[in-house]
Amino acid sequence: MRDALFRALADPTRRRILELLAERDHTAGEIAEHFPIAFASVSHHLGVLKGAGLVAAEREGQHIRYRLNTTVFQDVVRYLMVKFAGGSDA
Amino acid sequence: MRDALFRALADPTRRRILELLAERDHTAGEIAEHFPIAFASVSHHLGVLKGAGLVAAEREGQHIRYRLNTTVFQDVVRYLMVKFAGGSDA
DNA sequence: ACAATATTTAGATATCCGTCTAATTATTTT
DNA sequence: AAAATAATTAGACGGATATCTAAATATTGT
Repeated sequence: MRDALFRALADPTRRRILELLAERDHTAGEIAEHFPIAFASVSHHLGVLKGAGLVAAEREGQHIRYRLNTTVFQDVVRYLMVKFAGGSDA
Repeated sequence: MRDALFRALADPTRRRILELLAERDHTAGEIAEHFPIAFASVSHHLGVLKGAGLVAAEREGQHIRYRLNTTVFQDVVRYLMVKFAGGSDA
């Protein structure tokens, strides 16, 4: 569970996707346009991110809209802070 | 740089090593005793963690002592907070 | 119902990565 | 100096993973 999370964060393309989604929601196609790789490859990355719980997808007519799941980020931050920064905050 | 960082965090054995070092400093041998894998494999993991700046090593006679570099964790936390949790704290 | 558009899934391939054993380097002890 | 201990480095191997093209699925428009 935490494993899928950190593995998902390990790829730079996926982190870039997350940064895009942090600005605003995007459809799969919109996201793919930002990268020089094949559409199918981006779709794969989106699947990984979804599997890790970092993003959520919702069909919207012909498109599929992706949005960030900020809750999971808070979990990661909490884990890092508590375990390694020696803090109990956040 | 950030890439090496997240890649280093992606492996569960390495995260466990970091948790050990969060408790207290350890020598390479002490760390290795906690894992069922070969000594050389642990050494490899320590190299990855060091390459990512997450730990620092210092020779101490026959042993090599590893310690956590908490500064880098703060950087990770800050990145995650600022980019994805929408906060400017920490 | 058919064609067009959006996205995912399947299958293949090349590279990366974690692990192993064996060999090497560094330090201490006798 | 040689033997013992601690740790890393080298090289090999298998499994995971990022990418591709092609095919499949879902929705909309004509």
